[in-house]
Amino acid sequence: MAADRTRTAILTAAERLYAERGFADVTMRDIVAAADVNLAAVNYHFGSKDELIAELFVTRSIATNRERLHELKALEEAGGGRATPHEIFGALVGPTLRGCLGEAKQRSDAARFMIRASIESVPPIRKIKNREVDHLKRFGAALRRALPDHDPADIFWALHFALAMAHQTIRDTERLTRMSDGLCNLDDVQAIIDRVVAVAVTALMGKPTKDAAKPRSRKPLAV
Amino acid sequence: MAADRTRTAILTAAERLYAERGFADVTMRDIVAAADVNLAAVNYHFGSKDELIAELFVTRSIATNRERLHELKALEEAGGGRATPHEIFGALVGPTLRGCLGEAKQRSDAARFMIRASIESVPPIRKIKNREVDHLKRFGAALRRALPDHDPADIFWALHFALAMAHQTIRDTERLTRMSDGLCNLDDVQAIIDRVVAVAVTALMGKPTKDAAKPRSRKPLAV
DNA sequence: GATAGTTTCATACACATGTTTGAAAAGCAA
DNA sequence: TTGCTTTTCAAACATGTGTATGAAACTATC
Repeated sequence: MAADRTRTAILTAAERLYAERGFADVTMRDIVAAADVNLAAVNYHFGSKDELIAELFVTRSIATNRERLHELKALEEAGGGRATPHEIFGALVGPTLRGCLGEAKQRSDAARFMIRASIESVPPIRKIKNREVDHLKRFGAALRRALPDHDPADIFWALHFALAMAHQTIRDTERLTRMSDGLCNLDDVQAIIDRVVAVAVTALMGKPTKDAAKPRSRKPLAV
Repeated sequence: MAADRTRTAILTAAERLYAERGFADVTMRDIVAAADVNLAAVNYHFGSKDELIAELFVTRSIATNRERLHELKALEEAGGGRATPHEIFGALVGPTLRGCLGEAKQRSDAARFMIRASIESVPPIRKIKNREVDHLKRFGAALRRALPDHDPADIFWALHFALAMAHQTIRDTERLTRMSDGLCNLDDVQAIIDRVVAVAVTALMGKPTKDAAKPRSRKPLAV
């Protein structure tokens, strides 16, 4: 039926616009114009703007999680039930980084939409987001299997930092480029993934060289 | 004159509200109610809402940068013109982390406002932000003095990652707490600063242990 | 091809937001 | 005080937004 075409057109257009311009700057009139459907169609098919956003988010959230877990699982099976930390972090940040920074044919509105969703904390999404925590716990569990002797807190901090680095790299490519006067190459996505993963792994495995890393004094300056 | 009192009341109230609830959720009516002034006062004293935000941001931006540079300078002088990487990263992320996560008496609306400003990219701020890049370059320069043999690109990546970790820790304390079932302690700010700094330094100095960090295969899975 | 259910459409509604207005009040110099 | 400027105030205005309405067009089943 033609109704599905309208529904799909709305979803596609909304996802693209939200990915490009963020939630705050996109109105329903923008969406229906891009989808070439009538204004009332959104409320007819989704009930409200918030429900449209929620549906987009839920769908993509499930897909992203599945993608990451699928990659993790495959790696664990290939490794006899255990993946290396490097692989685990790679499965966590790889899909999103590729989806946001990869070459045009890899890049997806879906990945960029999810980044927007995690940046701009809009009400309908905030309520759903709790699910993500359970998902991350799976990666925490994988790492604990890989590193049974490590302090669990360190593992979670490393996970947290890995996501932070990936996330920020996506959000603010421009600042990094300008800060480094173009020295930091953002075109080679796999290199970025490797770098993020390497830091996360190092944070967990390695210790800083004693002389260079030890501060002369730990007391913060008065300010 | 009493006009200054009104102006100040608006600035104070606006900063606090924006820090607490973000730009999107705070209206001019919220601000004037909190400041206990008339609605028209904002336009009278600042011209427009955007100009109010811009003034807040410019003021705080200068103050934050001065604070960080002051700390960096003091450390460089104490070290005979050169600070250690640990100290440099500490000067970069310390003030903000303390201002956002420290105990109540340390915590400042200013720091939290600045975090909001860097999260929610609202038009009046976007235009001003370029300045921050120059500021970060100073830290890049300090690190290059401290590590003259390092690849500059690595230095900028480390700076980028340090900010990312600090930033994300402030933004999303809740997820980390829940993900780790409370294992990650967010009350000890100095410990957090040390951890972020340690990872940044390690990323720059140390190399991961060969066996644990090397992936079995670098090729990403098909998805 | 008639009919009932579904979908589309133009339009209007209700509401919140930033801004403006013009008069009243306050402050201040002579 | 007088006269002028600065500041405050209540109210209105203009606009953009999500949503609702009721009629028209369409689709499918008999």
